[in-house]
Amino acid sequence: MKKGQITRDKVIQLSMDLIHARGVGNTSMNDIISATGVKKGNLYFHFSSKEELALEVIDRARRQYGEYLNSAVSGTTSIEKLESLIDAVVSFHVKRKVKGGCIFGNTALETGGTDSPLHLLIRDVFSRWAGQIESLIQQAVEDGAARNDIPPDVLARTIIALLEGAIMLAKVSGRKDELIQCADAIKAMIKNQH
Amino acid sequence: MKKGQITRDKVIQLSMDLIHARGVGNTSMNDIISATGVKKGNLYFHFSSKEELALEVIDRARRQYGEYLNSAVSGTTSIEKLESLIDAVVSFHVKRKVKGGCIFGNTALETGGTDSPLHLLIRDVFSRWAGQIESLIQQAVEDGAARNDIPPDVLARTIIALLEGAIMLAKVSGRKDELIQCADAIKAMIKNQH
DNA sequence: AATAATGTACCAACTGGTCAGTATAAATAA
DNA sequence: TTATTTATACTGACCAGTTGGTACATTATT
Repeated sequence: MKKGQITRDKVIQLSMDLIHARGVGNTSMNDIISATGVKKGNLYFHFSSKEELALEVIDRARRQYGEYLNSAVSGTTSIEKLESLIDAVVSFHVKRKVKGGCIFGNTALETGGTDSPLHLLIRDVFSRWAGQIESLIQQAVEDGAARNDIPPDVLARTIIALLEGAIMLAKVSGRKDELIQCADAIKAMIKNQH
Repeated sequence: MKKGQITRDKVIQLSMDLIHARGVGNTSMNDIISATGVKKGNLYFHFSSKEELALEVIDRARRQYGEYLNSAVSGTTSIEKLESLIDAVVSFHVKRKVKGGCIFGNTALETGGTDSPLHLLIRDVFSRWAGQIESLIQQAVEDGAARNDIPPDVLARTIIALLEGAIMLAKVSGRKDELIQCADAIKAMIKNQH
């Protein structure tokens, strides 16, 4: 790996931690310079603007998070896969002691109603995620394991909304069990109880 | 009402709109000066710091939101009250075209894991809200109308998490029906289906 | 030698906040 | 009824520090 690539890499990875913990707006370029040791001129050699850096950070976070979730999904039945996916999300945030919350949810609220590239990227993250969960639910409904009184796409977004909201509540209170309990609740609620 | 009180009032109310739409961190004192016409010196005559102003804004938002919800709750049975409460939250955000999201949720993520007065206030908002919903659920469980396989306090937080998450998703996509659908889903899920 | 990478110094615009001074209006004294 | 004090309300210039970003010289790598 070339020297420049190593620098780029380091900047993106360390910036991810900062942005995850404090948000894009509250992370200054000087913060990133302090954290990485990469000087300002060099930073702007590798990234043309703060926005471009943020974009690359979120993009890498998406890739890493996606790979993590894919590797964490286990089980044979669709409902097992669904539950292991939920568990993977929970344990990801529990491991981080619930600090920082969800980097995508944070950025979503930060970029708000704007039509910035960053917001479009975030929108894409959530819509892809919803699609993946929806197809899992569809299978679970066919298996008779998931409730069928709610359309799969709505149920998928409901699960995501619940997880994002629970991550937020746990961050606010500092209590990881609030996330765990909410996750258990949604697992119980999506099941078909004949 | 005295002249100074009118100014104070105007500043708080207009700042609430700005903070709701863009967050505390992305709203500068100069933004508030532009929006209100109140000059900088005068602004700092009425509010000792930006934090104090933000604190008063969130406090008023809490009061106004609380009064709105209280007046919106209707119905005789506890489950009817619970559903009308959820509907009130939904219609509040639908009326605002889902822009801005929830001012409390936004500020919650912004103030993050800090122990700033603002964060403590936000924590209080959510814990009060959870308490109110919990007692409604408790009654609904006694009436046999709500599911009893999930503890009332957990179910209460689950509802709040779902609503906050759904508000966020709707804000991200710009589609109010995503909020409406998620709200309908949670209404169906909390019911006892014998 | 040429290109890729890095370091240093700098900039204008903006941040939250302060300050000395000025109106305005209400209470008090003549 | 005036004149005088006093508290409230307001103004605009200014502060130090930070923001994202640029210009340009220097050093490694190929």
